[in-house]
Amino acid sequence: MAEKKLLKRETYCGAVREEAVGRTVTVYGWVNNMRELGGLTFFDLRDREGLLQIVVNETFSSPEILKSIGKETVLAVSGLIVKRAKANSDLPSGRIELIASDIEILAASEVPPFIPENRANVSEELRFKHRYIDLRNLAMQQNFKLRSKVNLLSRNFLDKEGFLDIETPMLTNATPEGARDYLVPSRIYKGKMFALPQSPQQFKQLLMVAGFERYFQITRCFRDEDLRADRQPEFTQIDIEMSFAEPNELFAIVERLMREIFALRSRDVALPFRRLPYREAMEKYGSDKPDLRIPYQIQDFTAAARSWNSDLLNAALAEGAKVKGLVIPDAGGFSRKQLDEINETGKKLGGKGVIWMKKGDDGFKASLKIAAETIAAFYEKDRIDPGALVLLVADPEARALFLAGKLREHLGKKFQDKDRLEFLWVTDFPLFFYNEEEKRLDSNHHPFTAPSPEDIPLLESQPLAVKAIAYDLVLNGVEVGGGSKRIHDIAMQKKVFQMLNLEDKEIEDKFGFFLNALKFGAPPHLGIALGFDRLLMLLTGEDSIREIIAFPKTTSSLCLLTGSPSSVSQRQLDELGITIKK
RNA sequence: GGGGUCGUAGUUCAGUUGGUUAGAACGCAUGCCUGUCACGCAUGAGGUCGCGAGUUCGAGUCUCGUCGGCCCCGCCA
Repeated sequence: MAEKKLLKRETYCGAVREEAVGRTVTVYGWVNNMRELGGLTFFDLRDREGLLQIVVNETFSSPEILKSIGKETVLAVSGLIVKRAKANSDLPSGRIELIASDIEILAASEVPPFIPENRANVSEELRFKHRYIDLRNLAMQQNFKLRSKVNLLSRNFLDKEGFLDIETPMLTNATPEGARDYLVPSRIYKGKMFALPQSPQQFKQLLMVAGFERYFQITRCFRDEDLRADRQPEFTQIDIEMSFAEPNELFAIVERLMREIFALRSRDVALPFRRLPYREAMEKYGSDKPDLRIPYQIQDFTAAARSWNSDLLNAALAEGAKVKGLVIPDAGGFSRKQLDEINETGKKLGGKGVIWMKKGDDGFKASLKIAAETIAAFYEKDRIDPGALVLLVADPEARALFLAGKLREHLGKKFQDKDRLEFLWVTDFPLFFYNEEEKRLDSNHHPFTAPSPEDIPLLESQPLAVKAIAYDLVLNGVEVGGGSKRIHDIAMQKKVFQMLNLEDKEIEDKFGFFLNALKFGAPPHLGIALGFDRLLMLLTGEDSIREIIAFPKTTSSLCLLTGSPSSVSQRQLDELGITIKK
């Protein structure tokens, strides 16, 4: 093919404004939409900065070229910028247009399966298969421009705060605790495996032992677990660790970082963030990541329920159930169908059922046999607005709080204003929880988390009562970060490993190097990991993390674009000494 | 691992109780059209009803299985 001399690009389509009127410019871009009116043709040329209307009229020398131009054709166009007779207010460049004098086709395009403009009306499946087209959408381009800016801003911010960006290995060891690992077989040592990091946890602690004092990394982490709207098997964290500091200092740094990040979208972030101990979060919201935009909390109606004379409730109470409730403003008018649906939701989550109370046209009533006067008296005494709906669950405390919390979120969706930012530190997590399946203690955060000093005496006697110096950062009901003060004392670290029922040999094998490091002057240190993708999701107002990841996986961990994961050749398997079980 | 929901033209969808030739809109092709910006008008092409089995005289429709998208529970230190 004969190489034609390229027209030289001078500006972005989306950047041309009225100042350019009278000048001849050259732009490159994709054909967004064509409108042919016989002897006169309009099309919008699109590049990453936006659209510019191109006019091809009778002055254009070779109109036959239009025959080969369609949606998504890549063009170089040069011509005179003129003011439009009638402006298009929908377009930032709508007051001007380009009268084409020269058009060069840089790349043809088959008829695309969808057009970028239309992403909202196309299935996610199709968008994934042709992600390169989907990403041409200007809103997507905005998302990734913002992602780039947040990345850079975070680096600059942390640099100014004295943090050093240090890379850590991607090929490391599998860990006995935590999520499933992605394994990478070693060719040289057949049968042995690397694992991709679930987080750089141990390395960043070693960097503290190494004396760097302040470390950060914006890095990929891998966890082989099932997906959600806000979870991908590989995701990016802003990983931070610092020595000789207390949580308050770290909180202040993270809070200022958040303020700067959200300022990129002109959103004010009020400092400092609220703090809520874990126990209180569970009691009031039934969640360790409550969405504070929802204007009601969980209330305890156990005492009140004793006087309601309900056989069903009395039986539950006799077995030690707690009655937890939600008072939902202005929901008294919910239909029977809606209430049934709420009940179904509760049952699907493992509850016995959801009891409701409300004031109908013919007085107070409930889904249980409770006298109208009794309900009226309850509304009166607890100063519940008669227009409010009361929902109740009667279950063992932990389950009741869980159910009430889920119902609170379920019914609170309409309050989830994306323009409101409710940041929250959840603190004082328990150090351990009891793993029913394994019949042993598990770390709540991870095994390197330091216990609260005042609870250390309880380690042996009441391990489940021991609080950790651990904290989560929550924004609008999404966990956007989590961290802790770390154990830097070898005796304590050994103790915690033992309490987790790890065998001495396993401790030595998996964590020997780490315990060794603690022998040689490990400074007190703490850190946090911020979910970069989730932050971007909230910052852009998207409902899924997939909208801010260029090449995401589906909910079943497939990449529809590349078809990964995929089979490998027998030769590759042989080299690794791997046999696939059928 | 479990629950829910969806899968029909390139795309988004409709398709009655199982019944003759599976429709619409957009897109696409061709023609007309000099101020459109969701251009308009006319004509036309375009279907493995996700895949496989079963029930039936007959399946887009019913049953079972399977694959895939999305949401949720478990899981995610």
